[in-house]
Amino acid sequence: MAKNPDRKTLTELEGAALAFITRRGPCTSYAVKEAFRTSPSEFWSGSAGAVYPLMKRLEARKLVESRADESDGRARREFSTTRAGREALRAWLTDSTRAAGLGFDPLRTRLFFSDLMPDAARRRFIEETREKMEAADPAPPAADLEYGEMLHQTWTGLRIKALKSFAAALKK
Amino acid sequence: MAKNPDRKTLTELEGAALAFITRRGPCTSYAVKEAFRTSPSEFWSGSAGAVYPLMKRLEARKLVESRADESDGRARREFSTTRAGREALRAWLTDSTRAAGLGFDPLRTRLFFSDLMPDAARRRFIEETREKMEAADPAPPAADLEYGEMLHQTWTGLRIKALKSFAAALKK
DNA sequence: ACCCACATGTAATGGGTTACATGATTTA
DNA sequence: TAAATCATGTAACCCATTACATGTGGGT
Repeated sequence: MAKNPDRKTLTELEGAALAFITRRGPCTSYAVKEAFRTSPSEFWSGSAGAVYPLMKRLEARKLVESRADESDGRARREFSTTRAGREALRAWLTDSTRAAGLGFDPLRTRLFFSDLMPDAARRRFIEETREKMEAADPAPPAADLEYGEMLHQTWTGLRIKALKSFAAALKK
Repeated sequence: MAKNPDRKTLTELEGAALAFITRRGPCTSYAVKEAFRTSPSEFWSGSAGAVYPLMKRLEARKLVESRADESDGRARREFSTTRAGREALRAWLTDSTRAAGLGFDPLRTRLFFSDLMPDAARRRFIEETREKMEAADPAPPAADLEYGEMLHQTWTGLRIKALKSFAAALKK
């Protein structure tokens, strides 16, 4: 049971979970967990200890409702979005103030302090990071990309450009 | 006292604090806290409840050392980086694996789920977010920018471009 | 005199992580 | 039949947030 069912806003994790369920339709906590776990971002760990209590909190706040389904022997519980949940999701999704923030970026943090490295180490760091970024992006620049793929490509590409741009500015 | 003085790696907050002290020279927890609090990123809240215990943890791990300074009546404690601290900082700063990750980005998350908004709402959201991003970046594109300013400009600029690029790709 | 900046800390709370525990079904 | 996947959950731990509590020094 959520200790604070009166909270108005959704956290990023709560919002993303609610959005996932809304898109996917009735599904289990397990499905939500797996979706987070297989996400390309290291910040969506998808641990059971986060997701199962989270779904209970959402239900306590009446943003989702669940029904048990034991038709196939397995103990399943499927969650679906309520009307209040759709309204909460709308508010979360369109929160442009949060969206306009800088976010949390380990690369930016390191570049900010990169003057503490010797020059050679800094160049090596930038080079290594660029290589790993490019290696982590296996998708070819095809025309018929999926929605999520497209977003991922856009973001990764721009991050690589930002890194290069910063490196270039240093040389001036 | 840190319960786990054996941990090898530094969290982002720990690394950033250590980097700050190393750059700035001997300073108080208060100075570290203020530096975080006035940072442009919403994820560095700079709360006392985070920073004071953090400094104790770093000291327990011998990455910083402190000496009391009550010369001016005020109870001050100044921390400085140890040799072990400089080594830990080097390892943290040059961690290209962490740096190459996508980071945590409320804008990316919302765009990923933005197909759940009606088309008009999505356009409005993108427009509002762009406006807020541009408004939050008061610095003129001068030539003699400070180091941190330059990085901030680079990042903000690229995020605005990413948003525009995504919006353009949607229209196709 | 009053307020703001400097300075240190703690208590309650919330919530995410890792690791553990259990069991059914599907696939190789 | 063994392993992977589906499925649910809990316990211990770590740590950040908010809010509170306390006090000094300097400027108006």
